[in-house]
Amino acid sequence: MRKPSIREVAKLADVSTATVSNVFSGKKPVNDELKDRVRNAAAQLGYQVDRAASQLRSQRNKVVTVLVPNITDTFFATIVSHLENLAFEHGYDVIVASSHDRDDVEASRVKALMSWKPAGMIAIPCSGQLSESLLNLRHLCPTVLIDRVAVHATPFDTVTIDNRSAGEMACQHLTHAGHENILIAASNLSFPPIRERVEGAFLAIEKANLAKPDVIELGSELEGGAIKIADWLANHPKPTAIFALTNVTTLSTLTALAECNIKVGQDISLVAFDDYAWMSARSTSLTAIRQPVEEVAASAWSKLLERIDSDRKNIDPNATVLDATLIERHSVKKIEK
Amino acid sequence: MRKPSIREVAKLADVSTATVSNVFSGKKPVNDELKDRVRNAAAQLGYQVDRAASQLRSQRNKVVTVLVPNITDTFFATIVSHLENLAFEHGYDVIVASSHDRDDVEASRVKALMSWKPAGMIAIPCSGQLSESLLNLRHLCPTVLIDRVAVHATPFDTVTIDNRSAGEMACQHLTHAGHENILIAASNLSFPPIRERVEGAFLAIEKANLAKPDVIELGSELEGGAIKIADWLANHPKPTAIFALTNVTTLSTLTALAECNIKVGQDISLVAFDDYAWMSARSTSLTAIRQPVEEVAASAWSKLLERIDSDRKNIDPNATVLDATLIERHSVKKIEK
DNA sequence: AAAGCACAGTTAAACGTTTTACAAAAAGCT
DNA sequence: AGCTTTTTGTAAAACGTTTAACTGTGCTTT
Repeated sequence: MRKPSIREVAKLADVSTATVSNVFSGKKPVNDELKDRVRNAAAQLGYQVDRAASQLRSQRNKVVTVLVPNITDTFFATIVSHLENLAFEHGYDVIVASSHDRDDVEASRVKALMSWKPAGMIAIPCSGQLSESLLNLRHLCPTVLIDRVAVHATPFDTVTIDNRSAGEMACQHLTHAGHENILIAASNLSFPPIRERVEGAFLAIEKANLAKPDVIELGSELEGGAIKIADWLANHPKPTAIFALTNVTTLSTLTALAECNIKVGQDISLVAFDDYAWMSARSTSLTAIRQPVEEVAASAWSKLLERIDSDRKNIDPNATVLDATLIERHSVKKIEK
Repeated sequence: MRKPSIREVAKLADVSTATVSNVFSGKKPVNDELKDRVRNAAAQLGYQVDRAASQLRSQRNKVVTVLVPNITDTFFATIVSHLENLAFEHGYDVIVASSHDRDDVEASRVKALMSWKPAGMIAIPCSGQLSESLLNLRHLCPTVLIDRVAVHATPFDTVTIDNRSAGEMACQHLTHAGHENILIAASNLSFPPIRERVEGAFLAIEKANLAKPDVIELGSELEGGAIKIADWLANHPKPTAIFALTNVTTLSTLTALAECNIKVGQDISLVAFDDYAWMSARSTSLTAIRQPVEEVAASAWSKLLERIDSDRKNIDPNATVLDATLIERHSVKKIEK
């Protein structure tokens, strides 16, 4: 049982196919009575515009593609979810792909996404320095980059948070509470946001006239990270506080601390990154840096729409930087001198 | 700068467009030398098959749509991630949408997804009884339902876990540890899996010759659930154990317990549902029921592929039921008589 | 009242593929 | 060699839209 085409709707409503098309696209005005006739006919037949045909003819596609490192990470999933809503409100559909933090997969996914000929693309690069395939996009489709971007080095619009300030704020919170021996748990120093958070942290520590803290790189995998930090803890004097730079490193850290039977908020202080439900559903809830995820998504979306709708495509790339906030809870203990 | 079409490739390789098409689709054999000529020409021009045109003509679409209640829930995100990989391996692309647990959104998303004319669809319904729009799919495209399904009442292929056994296993674990006063924290009893888990729990308790336990319904919202359970705890004698039926109810429960300063694993025992990283990244890690997420995705995918490829579309709907496992950790305390 | 002009609708030509029907050449059989 | 069959390629007709170009019709404007 084939789907009805525009022709059958036209015949039933006794108008031309062009009129039916206009009723649905709104490209040209149509008399109200005719409009009704067309709508009724369409409803009666269960007609839906065929995307493929429409796209083929018009060379336009109300689709935006989104590329994230890993949809399994709640941070990215939340962004995707917001983008999905925004897109839907504006009549766009979204196609998502994950690069799984691998350059080769990223390249292949970018290719697959581009085969949809999307109106635009929002991407979170998997590595700090943009891969060839991402750089190419600059010629192919309006693109906005989020999060893992070195803001000044890219030819794209970007939306990031002020990671340096975030890092500084977190560490300042710790130094003000009297902590002098802080461990920084990073995921991957090759990611620009991570590097910036570290820089911010160093800044705060410098301001407090303390020695440069240790930084350990835990990677993006939870289990591996937990092993690394447990290992580190076993071979170094215990710091009084840890600053975890991502939600995954936070989990790795907590796992390791639990194993070593070190109590958060008592034996050791902790500032986490990202703010998730599980961070507060604990006997000692976690003080954390909250990223304005919704604003990031909203800003990326509006930038992209602007690029898509603007005729002056070659306007200079524009960077938006949003502020993170510190949510104070109970995982940071004041140290009396 | 327009993209090159098949015609230009054909001209450059000095063959017909049909041959170019055959080279890329593999539908008909092509002489090796010609194949090379075509490939080279295509590479030289940067040619890529146009999806829209291809789909329009062939009426086939290597696309599978996935509908989940909420991509933000790691459980669903994980399923999506696995499906994405499987699809990609088989040359399919995936389009994801979230229903946000609302029937009206579900209907609109189903419609949007169907407008892609996908080869198949994998859906996690948002409510226990299938909405009209989902039921309609039975006539429109091969569909596999996951998770929130009453297995015997649907005209679709399904993949679920044995929720009854899971519930029984969890509660048996508690009764065997000597617990006699168990509280069951459900999300929404109208969801079939939740109801089945409760039934299973009752069964275990019956076998242990205990009185029927209390069941409270916390809803799908974390904060509201936390208030409800805190309220309940304030007005009832404290149970010795809680069985939380979803990851969200687990979070609500933990939040309430933290507020009331009741220590998990010490003052009260807890069995959680779903197995997430944050459940083990605690000083007293949570004993939990683990759903075989990857197997669920794999099974759903293979069922769908079978439907898509099979000519006998009207074969009876087929239900797969997988087993959950109990991961024993440290949140359940033995009670000495 | 003629000329000009919006306005609303129609006709028919694209858009870039796949595929059917056909042709020519090669191969297999008596 | 003459016949059928198989193989490999081509020409041209779809697929279901959108849209450029066109046709009336009624309304200003002079």
